[in-house]
Amino acid sequence: MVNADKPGAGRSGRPRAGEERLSRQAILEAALRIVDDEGLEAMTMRRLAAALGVNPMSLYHHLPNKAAVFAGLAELVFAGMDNATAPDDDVDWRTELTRAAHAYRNALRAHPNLALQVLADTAAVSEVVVVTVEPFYRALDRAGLPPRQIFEAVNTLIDFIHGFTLGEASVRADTFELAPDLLERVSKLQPGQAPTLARIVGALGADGLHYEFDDGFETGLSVFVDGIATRFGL
Amino acid sequence: MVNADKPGAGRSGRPRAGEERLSRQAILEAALRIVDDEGLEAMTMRRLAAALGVNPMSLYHHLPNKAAVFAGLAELVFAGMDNATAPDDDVDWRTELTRAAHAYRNALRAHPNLALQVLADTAAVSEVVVVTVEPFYRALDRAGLPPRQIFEAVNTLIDFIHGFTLGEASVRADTFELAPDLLERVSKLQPGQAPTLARIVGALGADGLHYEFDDGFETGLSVFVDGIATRFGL
DNA sequence: AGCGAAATCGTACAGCGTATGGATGATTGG
DNA sequence: CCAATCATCCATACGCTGTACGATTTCGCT
Repeated sequence: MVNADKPGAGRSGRPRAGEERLSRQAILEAALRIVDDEGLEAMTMRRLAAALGVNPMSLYHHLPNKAAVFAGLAELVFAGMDNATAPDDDVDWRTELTRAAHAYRNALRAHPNLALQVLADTAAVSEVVVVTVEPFYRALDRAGLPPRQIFEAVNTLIDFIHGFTLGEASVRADTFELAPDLLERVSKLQPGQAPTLARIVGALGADGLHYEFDDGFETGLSVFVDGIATRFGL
Repeated sequence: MVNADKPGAGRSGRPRAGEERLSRQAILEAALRIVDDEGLEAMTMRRLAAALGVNPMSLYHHLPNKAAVFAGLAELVFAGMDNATAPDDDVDWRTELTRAAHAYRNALRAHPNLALQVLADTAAVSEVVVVTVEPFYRALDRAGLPPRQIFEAVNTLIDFIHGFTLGEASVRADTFELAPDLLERVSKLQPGQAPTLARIVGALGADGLHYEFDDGFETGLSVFVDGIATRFGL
């Protein structure tokens, strides 16, 4: 089998200089596109290779296995975080902490199909993540908290953000009607089973049953910020 | 091929009365055992069938597909929650809320290999989960919070527990040495990249770098409770 | 006795991740 | 300038997965 020399065509062997079709970066970008457009399950090595016009096995020269692809995507997600806001010594720590929390959440939301995977991997992920928490540390340091308490407070806040994002990602909408979901389930219970819940949900039914994730995040965030202030005497 | 009539043997066709080897319940219990003993990835339909001494396809008469198996397992996890503590009108809301939070966390921790899967599914899960949150509602109702705020507070707390459990489950240990993990990563950064973080982690290094998940949970929970109290004037 | 439904099994298919090895051009050392 | 090595890509193939389809056996009912 010899040369059929269309310049970029599917020839075997090492490509000519300047014709490389693959690179870690290019692969990860294609993978991200697939995940965003078609979901996590669509991201197979074969599908990814096809998107790049390449044989599946070629991918393994740039990434050791599929898990590494997802790890790379997790990095992309955190790298896409908006840390552009110049550290500003004039704003108070609450504002700064709130801003950091929003930036973190937004990074995770930018690729909803990926959020779950990223969260599952987070503990195992690279240096990018570490940099990511700097603003949280900065805000609480400027508030005057001692190191150990900063550490604990940041962990707590980030755990909340993770959990919130998890719920948000598995519902997949900005908004969420409680009526069909929660209310219907509650009404299916035997009467004595969850009386408080039933009563509270009933009372909620009187107002709106509408739930907005943005509002929920704001509320949760405020609770934790207030908690940090109270508990650590700020 | 005709009868080789060992009573429970691998004969084809419908089993004789009282010889049924399968049931939704039995399948789920076997699946849970596999997940606990060998991990999530080991739980394949073939492996599950083998554990029950049955042909893989037989499972599909009791459960529509593999996802349904995991959904069933999620129910088992929540059903295993310790709600035995009789509602006690004498303890204050903080105590009751704390107890509920621990019970919830413990249910998730009882099957660590499953935690991640359960968290991912939570939104889609059945009535069992709804009952599960009753103690949270009860505690905050007794604290005198209005419905809407109870709703938001419970969501926030549960999000925190989910996020915390997620981190805990992906580390897989009661304890967690920050030195090799966090410290090493921080030390790999370019000097200017995360100065506060570097300084705080350095200061932490002076004391112990030990992190205990139980303590972390306690702290986070306290922060939340203080936040509720402050924010809603309890 | 006969019949439909229920429970099980056997076979088979498409798709997955990836191990292995071969082709080809780039790069480098003599 | 040539030989050797290396980087990059491709073809084939293996063992595994979830599950569709259809046959087989027995139950429960009429």
